[in-house]
Parts: sequence; C-alpha cells; structure tokens
Amino acid sequence: MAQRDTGTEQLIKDTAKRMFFSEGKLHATTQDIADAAGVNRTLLNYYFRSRDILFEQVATEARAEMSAELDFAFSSELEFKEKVEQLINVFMDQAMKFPYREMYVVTELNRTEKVVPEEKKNKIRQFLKEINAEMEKGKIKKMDPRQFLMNLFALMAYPLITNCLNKSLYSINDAEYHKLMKDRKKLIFEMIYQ
Amino acid sequence: MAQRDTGTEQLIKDTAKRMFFSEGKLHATTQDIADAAGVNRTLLNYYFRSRDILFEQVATEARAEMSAELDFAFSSELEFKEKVEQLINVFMDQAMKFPYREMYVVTELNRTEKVVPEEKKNKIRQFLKEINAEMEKGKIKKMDPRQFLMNLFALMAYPLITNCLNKSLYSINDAEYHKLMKDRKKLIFEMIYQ
DNA sequence: TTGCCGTTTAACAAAAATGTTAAACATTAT
DNA sequence: ATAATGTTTAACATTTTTGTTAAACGGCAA
Repeated sequence: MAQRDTGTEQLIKDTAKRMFFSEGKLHATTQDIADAAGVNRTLLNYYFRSRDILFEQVATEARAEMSAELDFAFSSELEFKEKVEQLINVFMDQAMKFPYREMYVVTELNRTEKVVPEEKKNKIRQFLKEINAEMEKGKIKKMDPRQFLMNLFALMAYPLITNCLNKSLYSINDAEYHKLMKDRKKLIFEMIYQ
Repeated sequence: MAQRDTGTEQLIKDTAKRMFFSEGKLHATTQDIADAAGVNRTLLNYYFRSRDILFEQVATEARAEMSAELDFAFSSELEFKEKVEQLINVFMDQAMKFPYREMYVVTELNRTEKVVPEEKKNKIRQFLKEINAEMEKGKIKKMDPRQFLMNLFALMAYPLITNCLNKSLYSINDAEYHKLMKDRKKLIFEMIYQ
C-alpha cells in the first residue's frame, strides 16, 4: 500500500497550534486555519473529520506536551533547588514559544468540565511535600506550599500571556521583550528561592 | 414621553459581563447570553443593534473599569508602601469577582490591534519612577522596575485566572479557594515588599 | 376609552461556519 | 501504460449564528 504522507495533516495541526498557542487567536475558524496553512479547508475534514475532533486533538496534545515538561522537571532526581531551576528553564522556554497554550488548556477545562486525572494530582501532592520539606529545612520562606506553587507559575506564565499588552505599555519591541523574559528566569529563581 | 426603562438593557450587559468575566465563557453566543439573562434574543439586537456593538461596549466598559481601579491606586496621595497595599486590595477584590476580565481585555487587544493610549503609558511611567525611587532608597529589592510591576500583577492575577484548575488540582471548594486568595493579599505584599 | 409609544415576541431572512460528495489529480506498483 | 490508492479540489448541503420585520403587548396620558 502506498503511504504517501505529504505532511499536510501535521501542517494543519501545527498551524492550528501556532494560531492558538503562539498568536493567541482563540477565535480562529477552520477557514482561518486552512488559509494560514495554505491548504483547502476541506482537508481539515478529510484528515480530522470535524472541527471538534481537530480542536480536541490539538488540546489533548497540548495537555500531553505540558504534562511531559512538568513531569520531566517534577520527577527528576535532582535536589529541590536544581529541580526548581530546571522547571523554570523548561517551562519558560516553552511558554516563550507558546505563551497562550496554558491559557488555552485552562479555558478549555472551563468549557468542557474535564477533571484532572488522579495520577497528576498525586505528582503535585508529591511536589508539595518536597516544597514543605524545603521550608522545614529553612531553605525557602515558610508559607502554604500551594501558595508557593501558585507564585512560581504566576511569575513564569503571566508576563508571557500579557506579552502584547506589556510590549505596548513599555514601548518595547520583540527583541527587548525577549531579553526581559530571559532575565526573568534568574529573577524568578531569586525571588522564589530567595 | 414615556421612558419606561425596564432595566433589560442593563440586565443584558451585566449578564454578558458575568459570562465573560466571571465564568470565563469566552465563546458565548448571543443566544447563550439571552438564555442566561432570561430574555428573548431579539432584545440584544433591539438594544445594541448587533452582537459586535454589544461586545465592544462590554469590552470598553471593562477597560474603563480597570483603568479606574488602577488610576485610583496609582495616583493616590499615599506613600509608596501604602499605595502598593491599596493596589493589591483593590485589584484582587475586583479580580476575585471578575477573574477573566483582564484576560478578556488582553486577548481583545490581541484580536483588534488596539493601542494603549499615551496617557495611560504616562501613568505607568510615573509609577515605574516611583518604584525606582523606592529601590534607590533600599526599601525594595533592586531590579528592573518593569519586572517588579510584572511580578506584582502576575502574583495577583494569575491564580484567579487559573481558579478552576487550582481548585481541581488541590481538591478544594469555593470557600477554601476564597480563603486562599484572601490570604494571598498579605503574602503578595510581603513577597513583593519584603 | 383610545391612541401613543416603548418593549417584547415570533417568524422569517441572511450570513457565517461547518460538513459532504464526487470528481480531478498525482504517485506508486504492477 | 494503467490500475490502484492516497491526496486535493470545487461545488453543494447543512447547521449554527446573527440580523430584520411586523405584529402583539402593556402601561400611561389625553
């Protein structure tokens, strides 16, 4: 059998991801995506059968990619301090590429009433314990470990979500913004870890 | 002439705001809003002529409300420290009511390519100077004042945007979440101001 | 009452977005 | 070459969402 695979299916998915996650075009229609990918809209139906299936697939892969990132950092064998450092690095690099991905996943959660699988909750619980242990050791400021985690993710994700607004507010271009975000990695670490 | 004013126009706007800003239902259609408001969909056209006009009006009012909040805190006559304290209070109270409002404004900015008026940029610049002065005085940790501002807003806004996810992750209910957010005010202040 | 006028409704119309089909196209194996 | 098969396209159909119209309703003033 001839498996031709012109890469169109992947192109469509990548284009959808770029529009949703990089450009924040949350209202993109199938036509918008087809145009951006430079293909006929019918191909979206040919490859994915329906808009909903395409969108669901994109969302599922996004969740999986994020999970993989976080798991990588959460369950590495490093010391807590290095683990946090790695988490910041990995997460922010990804968030710089796909600033709206997390927001997409979050609002998707809102819309579809999906639940977080128990397995992931366990990983979080495990990490919360590690945070707590580090606090007991006096390495980081004592607080509710959940607050610590929220702080960490807030500091990483938020400035990238508000990318556009910030560039406008501070009258800076992409390059300057990029530098600001790169500097942020260190700054967040110092702020969190003190 | 008889001005009857049954309050329907306001009801529709308030319902739209609630769905967008409180419930995060960004994909709500006119029918969704009419249903939620318990009115006939035609009334949306009667009062606002078109969906776009209604949405634009809602977005404009949202921007104005946020501006008002921030101006109130930014240009008060308080000392810097108290100003920050007030900002946290005002902003977080609002963000607890309308967790998705800021995100709506931001993505709207993304979609419509609106620019931030010079007047607002000036207010920010002014505040950045104050931040800088406070750093010079050694009251707060030295860093790029823009990073300071991003930190502040990140810590305030993000956990409320990810409301749903957090409640699920930490297996907590609305009341507990509310308490967590209340505690956060103090925590953010300490973290920022140290 | 009766007519006015703002409000509300239902039925219809138009537009936008999505989905389906059949045929054209292109590559590979035979 | 040509049959087979995966890919792409255009035309059409359906569904969803939005917009319009005319008529009904209801309070109030003349």
